[in-house]
Amino acid sequence: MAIRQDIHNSEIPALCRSCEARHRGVCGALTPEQLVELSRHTTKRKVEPGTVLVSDSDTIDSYANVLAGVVKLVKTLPDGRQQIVGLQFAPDFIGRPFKQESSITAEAATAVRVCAFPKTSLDRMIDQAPELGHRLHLQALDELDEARDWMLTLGRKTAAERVASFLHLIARHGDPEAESAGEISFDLPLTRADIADFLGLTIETVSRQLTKLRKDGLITVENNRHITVFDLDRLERRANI
Amino acid sequence: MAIRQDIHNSEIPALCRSCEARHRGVCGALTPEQLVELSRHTTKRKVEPGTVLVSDSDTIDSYANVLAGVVKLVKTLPDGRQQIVGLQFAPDFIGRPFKQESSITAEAATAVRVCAFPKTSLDRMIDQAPELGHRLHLQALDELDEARDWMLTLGRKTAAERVASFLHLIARHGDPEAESAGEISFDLPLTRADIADFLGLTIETVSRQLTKLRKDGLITVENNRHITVFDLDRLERRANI
DNA sequence: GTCTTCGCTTGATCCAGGTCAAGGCGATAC
DNA sequence: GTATCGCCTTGACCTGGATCAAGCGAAGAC
Repeated sequence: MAIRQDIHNSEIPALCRSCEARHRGVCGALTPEQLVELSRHTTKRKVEPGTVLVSDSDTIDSYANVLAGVVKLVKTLPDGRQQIVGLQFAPDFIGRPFKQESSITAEAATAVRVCAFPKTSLDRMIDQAPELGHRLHLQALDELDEARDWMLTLGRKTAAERVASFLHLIARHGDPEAESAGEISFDLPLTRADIADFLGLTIETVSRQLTKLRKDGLITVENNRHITVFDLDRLERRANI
Repeated sequence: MAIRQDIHNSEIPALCRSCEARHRGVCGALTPEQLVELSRHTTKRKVEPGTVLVSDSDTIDSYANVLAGVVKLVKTLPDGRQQIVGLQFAPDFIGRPFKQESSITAEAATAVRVCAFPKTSLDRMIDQAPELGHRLHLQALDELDEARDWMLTLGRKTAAERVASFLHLIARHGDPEAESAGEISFDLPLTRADIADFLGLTIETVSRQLTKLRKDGLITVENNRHITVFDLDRLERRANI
């Protein structure tokens, strides 16, 4: 009991409180007792960009929560062509409940902190805590909406619209460093190659479209990573949102 | 009680048994009592192709199950460009739980029979029947997988691969009329314009690719609608599945 | 019968974005 | 210092699929 109390008051709840603060975390749906139970099997990891968290060839035996950084969900054709089918920001949940395998690879796009736990523990808890299942259901529905939004982008938008849509997405989901009166700054969490794979374009086209936005005075780019958008409304109009 | 029994034994259960038979139906997750309760508010409709079942501009106040036919989920840009982001076959569930509005229009692609019921009734039942919530969760996850598969198609496949992927999809999900030793026949549930909107192409390109498959001896087309695929494996190879 | 409409195909031409190639620039290695 | 590497940009050229245009055939309308 002393030990449980110890765990409860020290490491895990702090970690999980950060999930709870936002909408998509798993931990917020659990009772303190369940948190302690889960904490026994929880590992908090910090990984480098490029680290594969879940491979499409493996069977899935663990779930994770993103605590910081960005994770990309990638699908690959036999000949190597790739498509990023989703970006997971903190505190998103990573995993495919109710299935042993997934055809998706989850890979750290930036430096990432994750909180991982075995599939079996959480699957057991879903039965015990309806609120938890409900939260996962809500995230699945949110992700479905996002995926379908992006299908419209991939199927029908021009390169210029896609790049503007991407910047708009990051401006909304990433951590803004500065924001005032429609002006907003942020760091791109993806390389040009990743952006291309997300937008169904080539790196050259992405680069050219960013240059165009720069020359048209909508954005500035520093060190290839740091973006300032001067007028979000104008960007939205370019994105055709 | 006599009336309830009456309803229970006549119209509704027969209707719902057809849902129950497959995996995605809502009704199979309900107790007989709940079925009767739901049946009070249920309307079974038969609609023409082109009928809008859910409009993206309205607030959603009803759910539906597809009993027969195909429903297309469409997203539209302000300038009229369209993308079909999903196809619903019997006994799929149509609706967006836990949200008042959706940015998607659901429209009958073929003649369709649906079983519609008010959102409020079902939302109440989700709380009472965990099995029902679970089923809806499973369908959401399935649809998410499908949407992400299609994102790969839209972002990275060529026109030839897209058309082959589409035929492969219909061969799997549609009702096959004949099937033996890799040969399979079916009716296309979509017009060329719909196929184009599903694949992110133009009708001309779809037409040309179908002609190419025909000339290459992989398929025959009768009356623009009826397709016979001679060798599903060869089609899969063209689709790069 | 003719006329119109709708869904589809086919051909000719165009262009957005892909491909190929060269070079810039900052970071790390030696 | 210089060399190498990774990431990005820019230019020149090419091509897959879009666009424009014509026509076909089946299904009503009259």
